[in-house]
Amino acid sequence: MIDLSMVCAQNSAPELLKQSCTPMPSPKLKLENQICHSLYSATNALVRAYRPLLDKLDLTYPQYLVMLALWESDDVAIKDLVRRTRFDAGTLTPILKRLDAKGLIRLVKSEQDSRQKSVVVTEEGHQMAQVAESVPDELSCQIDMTAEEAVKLKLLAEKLYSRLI
Amino acid sequence: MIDLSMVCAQNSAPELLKQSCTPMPSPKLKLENQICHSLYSATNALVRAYRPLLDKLDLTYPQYLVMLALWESDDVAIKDLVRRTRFDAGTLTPILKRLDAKGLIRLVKSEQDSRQKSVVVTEEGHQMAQVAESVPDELSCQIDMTAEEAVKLKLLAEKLYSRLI
DNA sequence: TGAATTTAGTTTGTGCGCAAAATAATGCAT
DNA sequence: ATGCATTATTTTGCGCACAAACTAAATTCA
Repeated sequence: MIDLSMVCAQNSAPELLKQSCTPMPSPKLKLENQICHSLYSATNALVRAYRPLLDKLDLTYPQYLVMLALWESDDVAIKDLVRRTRFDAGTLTPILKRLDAKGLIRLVKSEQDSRQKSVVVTEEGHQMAQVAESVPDELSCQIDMTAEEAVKLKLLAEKLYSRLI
Repeated sequence: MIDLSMVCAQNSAPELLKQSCTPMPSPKLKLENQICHSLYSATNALVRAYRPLLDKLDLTYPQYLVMLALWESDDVAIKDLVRRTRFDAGTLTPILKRLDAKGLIRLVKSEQDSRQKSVVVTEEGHQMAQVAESVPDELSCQIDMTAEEAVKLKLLAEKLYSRLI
């Protein structure tokens, strides 16, 4: 169990001379030592990078994630999508409403359990999958990481997520 | 230059039998192969995990990041904070307004360049740093990763960020 | 059966995140 | 000096993200 939120790494000592007027904060509170800041800004940058690619689908990144989940299997309850997309239910509701408004999905009341709604992809929604095929490749053109690095990053992010749920 | 947005890893073949009614999407579009989904949900979970810890400071996570930057050095122009926090200027403005309203900072008009404002931490704002000291440790208690894993994750996130700016 | 509990989903309110447009002061080049 | 581009910051509008409160249907169980 180590201090994940900060990684002192290598740069505490040489910094001591650079600071002038402000009282030196503990290295724990230094921004550049925060893993979370790196993750936070990388994730935001990633969503920003997706934007121009998703413009041709007229989808936001969260909407795209929901469509990815639905292209894998649709006609599922919202709680199932909550589980698979890892979105909050209160976040998902308005996203689904917008996808419905775009004509990509339909929200059908369940017969068996009338609390539930089933999310069904429309014909138009299914056709969008073909156009979406090119998105992953286009994105990866911007980022040249080795396959090992990419796998490692995903693995570590998953590990972090599993510790936080 | 590999396909970062997906990592097929190991799970494409055994999946073929599980899918039943829905047309099988290309592995590129499978949600579980998306690095970005892992990063996205991990980052959101991280911010969520910070929330109870930051409650005692009455700060949100973005506000906390700004205070971290300011504890390192204040009396700086907003553009400097934009650079260091990696926030959009349009995002930073209302955050600074709220920190000002809480009495943690003051926004002083610059003498030399009257377009600029200098962000100054108040006495109250400086005192908060002591309370904040415990936050990084409290968070890392929830996540047991080895030091190597933590360093690796930060490094890869930084690499990704640098490719996307 | 009826009351209490649980589950599925929506609503509300606050705070980002950011593109695009606006405002305003500075600097630069005639 | 006077345009004219540049820079610093704010505003606007839309879409999440999520806690908390709410509605309504199903389930449990006394």
